[in-house]
Amino acid sequence: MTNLRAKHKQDRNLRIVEAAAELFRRVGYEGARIEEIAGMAEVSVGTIYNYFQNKGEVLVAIVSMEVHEVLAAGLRIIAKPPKNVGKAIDALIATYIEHSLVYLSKEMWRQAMATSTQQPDSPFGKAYSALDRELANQTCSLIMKLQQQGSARGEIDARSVGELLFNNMNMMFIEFIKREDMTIKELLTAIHRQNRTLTLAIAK
Amino acid sequence: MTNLRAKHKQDRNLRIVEAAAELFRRVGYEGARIEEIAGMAEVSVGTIYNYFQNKGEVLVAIVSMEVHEVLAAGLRIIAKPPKNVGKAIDALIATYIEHSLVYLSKEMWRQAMATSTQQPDSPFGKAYSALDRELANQTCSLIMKLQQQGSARGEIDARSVGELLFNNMNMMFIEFIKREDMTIKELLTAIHRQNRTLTLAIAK
DNA sequence: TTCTAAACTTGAGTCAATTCAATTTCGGAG
DNA sequence: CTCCGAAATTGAATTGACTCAAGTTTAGAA
Repeated sequence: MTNLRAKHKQDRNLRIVEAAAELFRRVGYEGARIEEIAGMAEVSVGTIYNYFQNKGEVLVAIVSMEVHEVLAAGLRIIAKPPKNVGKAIDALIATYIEHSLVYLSKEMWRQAMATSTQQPDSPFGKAYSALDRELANQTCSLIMKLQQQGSARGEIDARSVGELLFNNMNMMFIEFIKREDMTIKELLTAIHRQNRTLTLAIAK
Repeated sequence: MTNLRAKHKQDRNLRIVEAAAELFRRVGYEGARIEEIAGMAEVSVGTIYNYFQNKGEVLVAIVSMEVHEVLAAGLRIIAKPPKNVGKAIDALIATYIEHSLVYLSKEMWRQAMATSTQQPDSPFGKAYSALDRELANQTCSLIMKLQQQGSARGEIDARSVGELLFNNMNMMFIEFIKREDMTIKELLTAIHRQNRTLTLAIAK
């Protein structure tokens, strides 16, 4: 039995993340005590701090799993996007946003974003930024794909446009998670309206 | 001597904010102990918590002063914007961003943004959102002004375009404060590039 | 098999934000 | 001028995240 050590490590890591995910969902991020997470994961408090720099990082680890699913869903849209530029962009954005609340509550998103802003250089702060960059890249890829399909003008800079669309969506998503009463539908409608001028300008 | 109570209140509030501002600047947000802020302000720890819900809110109060200055500077640009659409937008954005680091360090911005995301419903969380909205409105106003001046197409939706431009800038600003090595110049160049397709589309 | 050092875990202790019951101060009615 | 209750202040006590010195486990060399 080689690498018993590595196996234990993986086990403990998983147990910590799962315990935290359940507690966060049940009592919220602030309500979850590290000591209780440790108890549920059958690990000591110190061990949690051996795996994660602080409480926020445990949450960002959960976010990271969620975003990976979002990225996978995004890939499927890009593989076969609607011909119409506006519809294609709407489809990608709707996919991102509808997937975003499957595992995470608005409160969890708020905490995760706050942590990644507060500590951009911590391991998970970096991981979070990397995920954001991947999502932005995916948005740029969609624009390029639309250019290849002949539905978007070839002369526009796909990267700039993709970043602009992604940043706007991201900022609107932040507003969305800050407002407990805002619905996904309202969010999507608002973003669609904001994008309209630009999508008309890049459509062929 | 009527309203001695109100006067004391105002005095203490000011002393707390000024003490905090100095300490934050000198030792950073994390390094500033509430007890020391209290000492400098000649107030007890409890009193600080009577005026502010928590440490983060003290910082957001400082940010709020800074943003009010930014808004005033923005007004001056809108009063007499460059004729060229691209130049006008660049000018407004440059004004915002160059003013943003006068009193606040990147670290202070990170903390303030984190707090306002974490606690959107606290008094200062709301104040922060309101300021953001005012800035967005100002950006929309610039677009409308450009339409009136005849430099931007009349048929575009100024509000949508303004929000899109502002949200992109805001998101880029967040990236900027997360990266200690990124310069204002780099930031402005990146935003300019992202805006180009849209500004070309709305220019007459 | 036995031993050693490196890697990992542990939980009592530290530290700093936040709370709250007791105390003080203020406005104005009598 | 005196006194009462509301409003504000106070700082010792509480709370909970985080640390670190001591103890335990594992890989693999002898």
